[in-house]
Amino acid sequence: MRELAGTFKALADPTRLRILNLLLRSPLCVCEMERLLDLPQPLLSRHLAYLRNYGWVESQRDGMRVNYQINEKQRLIAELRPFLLRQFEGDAVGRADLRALESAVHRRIERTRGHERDTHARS
Amino acid sequence: MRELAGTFKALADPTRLRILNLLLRSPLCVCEMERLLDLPQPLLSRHLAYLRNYGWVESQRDGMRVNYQINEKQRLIAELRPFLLRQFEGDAVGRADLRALESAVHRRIERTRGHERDTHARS
DNA sequence: TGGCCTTATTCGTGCATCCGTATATACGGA
DNA sequence: TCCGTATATACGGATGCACGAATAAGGCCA
Repeated sequence: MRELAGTFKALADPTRLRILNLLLRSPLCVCEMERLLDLPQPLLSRHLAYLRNYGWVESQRDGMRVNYQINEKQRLIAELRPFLLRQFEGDAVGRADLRALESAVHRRIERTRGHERDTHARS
Repeated sequence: MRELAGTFKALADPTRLRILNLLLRSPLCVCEMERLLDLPQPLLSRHLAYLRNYGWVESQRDGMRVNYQINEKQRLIAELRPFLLRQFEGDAVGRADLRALESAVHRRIERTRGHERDTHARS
């Protein structure tokens, strides 16, 4: 019971739900979430640490950045995923965050393409 | 998001989860839960008030007692119900509470039968 | 009305959480 | 090594929650 309650506690905060909404679609680093959600960086780092302690997300350093992603190994998360996706789709803030995420991903793809062109030109 | 977070907050406590585990099987009054869960009555009344405020349960007075039941009208509850039942079945405390509930329900049925016999005898 | 059973509420305390602000740490490049 | 970017952590205040203990309130019956 204690473990189950802990899992729900991790979900009992609007900021953490907004973070999870994004991460359920795409891994992200902190500075990307900072721009997408328009929230101060220490706030995000703290909530991400909270989510990591409760097993909801994993982090992996990549140079200066730290990428966060959903912890797919957690049983409870897998079971709740469809429910959460439904709820987020039914929420105005959730939908707005996802629109911001989509355009950011587009920009990232564009940048990557440009980068590849440059790389190929250089090589 | 705020509403969804509130729903999870109502679930973020072991005592409330134990209460819901029982109520998902059978409506109960406070004094029955008191015996089944072996918890002090004011503690239960407070958690039940919390659950009622968040829309998880309804209460109905019946003489001296107050019966509580799951609020079936809540959309989120209906969607989470199968998930919760699964989790409770996988929890040792949850299973023990259900065993206590079963024998209590049996006792209640026995009592009712006896009562009916008495009533018929009297009439 | 008085006593009893059942339920709700209040009070005080300790603890967890949330946040802004400031500071520390980690990393890459000049 | 010094600087800038990215991330994490520490500090302090405000708030909320969980709990035990005590008390209040609601309802039945004699």
